[in-house]
Amino acid sequence: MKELREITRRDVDFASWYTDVVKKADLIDYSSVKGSMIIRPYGYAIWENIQSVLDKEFKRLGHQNIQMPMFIPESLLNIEKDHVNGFAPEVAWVTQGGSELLEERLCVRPTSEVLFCDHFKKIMKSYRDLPLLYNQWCTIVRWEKNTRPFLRSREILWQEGHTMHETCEEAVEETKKMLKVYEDFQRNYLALPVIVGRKTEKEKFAGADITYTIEAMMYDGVALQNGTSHYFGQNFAKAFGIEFLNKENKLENPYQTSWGVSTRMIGAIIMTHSDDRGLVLPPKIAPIKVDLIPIGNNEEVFRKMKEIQKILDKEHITNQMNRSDKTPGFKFAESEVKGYPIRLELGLRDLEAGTITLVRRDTLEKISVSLDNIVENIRTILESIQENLYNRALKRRNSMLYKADTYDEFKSIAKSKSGFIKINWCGNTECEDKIKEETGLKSRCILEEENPDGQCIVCGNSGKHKIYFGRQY
RNA sequence: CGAGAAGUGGCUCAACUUGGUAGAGCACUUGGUUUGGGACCAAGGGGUUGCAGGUUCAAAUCCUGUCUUCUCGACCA
Repeated sequence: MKELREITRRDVDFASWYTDVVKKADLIDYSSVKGSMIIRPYGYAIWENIQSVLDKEFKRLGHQNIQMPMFIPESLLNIEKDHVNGFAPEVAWVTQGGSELLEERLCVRPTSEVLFCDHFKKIMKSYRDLPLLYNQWCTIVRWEKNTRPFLRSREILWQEGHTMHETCEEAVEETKKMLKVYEDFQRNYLALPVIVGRKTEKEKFAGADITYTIEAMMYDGVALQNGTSHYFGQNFAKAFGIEFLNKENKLENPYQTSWGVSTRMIGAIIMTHSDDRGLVLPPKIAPIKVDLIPIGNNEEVFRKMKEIQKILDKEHITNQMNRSDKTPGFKFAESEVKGYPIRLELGLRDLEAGTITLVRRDTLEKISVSLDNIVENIRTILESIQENLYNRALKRRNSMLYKADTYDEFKSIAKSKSGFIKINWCGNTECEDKIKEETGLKSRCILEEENPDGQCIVCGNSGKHKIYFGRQY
């Protein structure tokens, strides 16, 4: 039935459109616990693709995977003051195990800095042990009030890197290096035109000296923080008493970093590329790149389709064949909802002409291509889709980047448009707070590559930074 | 956590106002006919109405609480 597949139009109600796409593409199912979703096989396959690319890159850069416990004793969480203050409001607690009431309650990790610190303290002796480069794939729990599939859940599936270094310079370099890994990945694989910068004092991670962020802009102009990389200096190391013997045989605190991305990126992909017909996936992370649809109940057609499938398999182009007795129209719609980058339709008509009908998901363009150089055609078009998705998103995002020279101008843009607004800012939290209070916009990121060219638009004092403000998910 | 909306087979909804223990379409199963944009015929299977309590001879329906989802705000990756 038509209505079953129907998706709320994106321009009518963006929020409903998003949940419709997520559900109809069969990426998730809700569970019986608020904010705790079931990631269905198709959704998980996207995550696995993301994971495998990043995991290889982490390892190439010398990181090792590790698995830390899920529980943190309260006393351990309390050691670094800023950290615990930042996370306390959203921590989930365990007070009882079986029939045993716990003497000390345990929190379910909201992030694992303190667990790593506790461990680092035990294993670190000398400068020869450094750097320690670890990464963990796991879930964490943060008790959010408002939840939405992928964008904000209480149980978060993610990756967190934790490293310790001999020098400040080396740790800062690591922080920036991993940020770059995220940036490149999001641009090149997820086709997201992201903005990279530094968080303000107010917005940085609890316990960090510097937080770098990847900010993506969704179709509706709202920001999604899509990855962070933190430099901790010696904050945790000092609080936890982590020391190593340096080359001069003196005890010293190491310098620390952490960095993470989550399944939120899947939400970003949807909110950036998908349309009224359903999911649109960048080919590079699409679990199935080619959907094969034989038309008509014809042995000759099936035979040819199987031949094509064999060729694709041999070339490692992931594909599936839909041989059910659904009508072709149904299969086309299904293929579009699922966001398979390319679908191939083969019927008697094509067979006689020695061609195959190729439809690309991003433009829904139908092309008749020769059966002879099918692999080459597919490869070219997959690349073209990947590129088109990025360019399309870039163009749209750029059309929603604004610049305000005065606070009045800022307020007027904030009221009438959605997107990011760039301003000169003095660096004081008071001005940031004022903007937040009066317009609802929060600082996105300080642009380190750009210099201010005027006074702070709020207080009129000399501008210290160029910074973006925007609404966020 | 504050304001609003909604929860009835897998999905979309009806029955609720005026209590009398559930009905349709789609989906699913089997058989057949079909197949170039969301097929058709026939025969089937599946729910005690989110959950808990209350009122009543009787509750999907009335009352209370609670949970979940969605929207908007405050909080946050």
